[in-house]
Amino acid sequence: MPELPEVETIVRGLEPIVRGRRIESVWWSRRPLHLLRPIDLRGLRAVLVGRTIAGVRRRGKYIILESDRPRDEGVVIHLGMTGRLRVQPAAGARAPHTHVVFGLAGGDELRFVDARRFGWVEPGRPLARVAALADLGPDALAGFDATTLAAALTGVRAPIKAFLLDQRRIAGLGNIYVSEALFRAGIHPATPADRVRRRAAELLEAVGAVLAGGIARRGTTLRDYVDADGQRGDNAAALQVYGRASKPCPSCGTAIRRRVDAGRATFFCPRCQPPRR
DNA sequence: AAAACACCCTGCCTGC
DNA sequence: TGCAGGCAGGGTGTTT
Repeated sequence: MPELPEVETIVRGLEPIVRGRRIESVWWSRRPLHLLRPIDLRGLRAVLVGRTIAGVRRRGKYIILESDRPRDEGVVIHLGMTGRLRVQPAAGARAPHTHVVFGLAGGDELRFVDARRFGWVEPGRPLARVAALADLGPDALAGFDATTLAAALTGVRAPIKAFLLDQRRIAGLGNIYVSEALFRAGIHPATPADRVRRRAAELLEAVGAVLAGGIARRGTTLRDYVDADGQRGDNAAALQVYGRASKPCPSCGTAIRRRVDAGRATFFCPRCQPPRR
């Protein structure tokens, strides 16, 4: 579910609530989040219990809770498709599919809820050793300029859509914002990445614009996403092509098309995004 | 090297 | 109203 704008919105909402709070306990469900790889749940206790949250950061689609001592330790969280992260009073009932709970001093709980259990939590001792973070490419929001993006595109024959979704190449974009960025840049999703090299500046502008718009509207809620306060995002109404198959292109009126690449839906305007080989 | 595909889950929507 | 089938924004691992 959550891509960079959703994760950024959650981090901004979470940071003022949990910064400076001491973690007193860590609890996990009997069916924890270990679908993709085993999670070192006991390590979570070691790295957080008795410590204070020094800050909350985002890297790509990952959320990082930083411990106060030592500063380079903490917990890395990925929300998968349906993950939610919220702070709620410990006295209140836990939602179904609550899998990890951090008990905060003062009676609140930071709760990780994830129906599909595609999410992921890992202690970082230190954070630099967490492979998922180490493998990430530059951040989609601030990690590139036109020159470095052009260099990254050079020689890559994979479709530009696959390039933008590959977190090792550029971190933070998911299926929704990739469709939106390619539409804004006027680039057909099947175009080989290398062929977009000379349009790197336009592509970068488009990526930045759709991400900034998503953040300004506090994320895209199609179904599951809510921010740290439990509020839906407003960006769904601003989507130009995603989920709008057969509806008119907002720019030229041509029917938006849906195609499937590598098992994922892509939406584009065949006129504004003509194929190029 | 890279593309295609199956897979990990649950919930919701559609159509019969 | 019930049920089967399709679909979902992510990431990984295997096969071609």
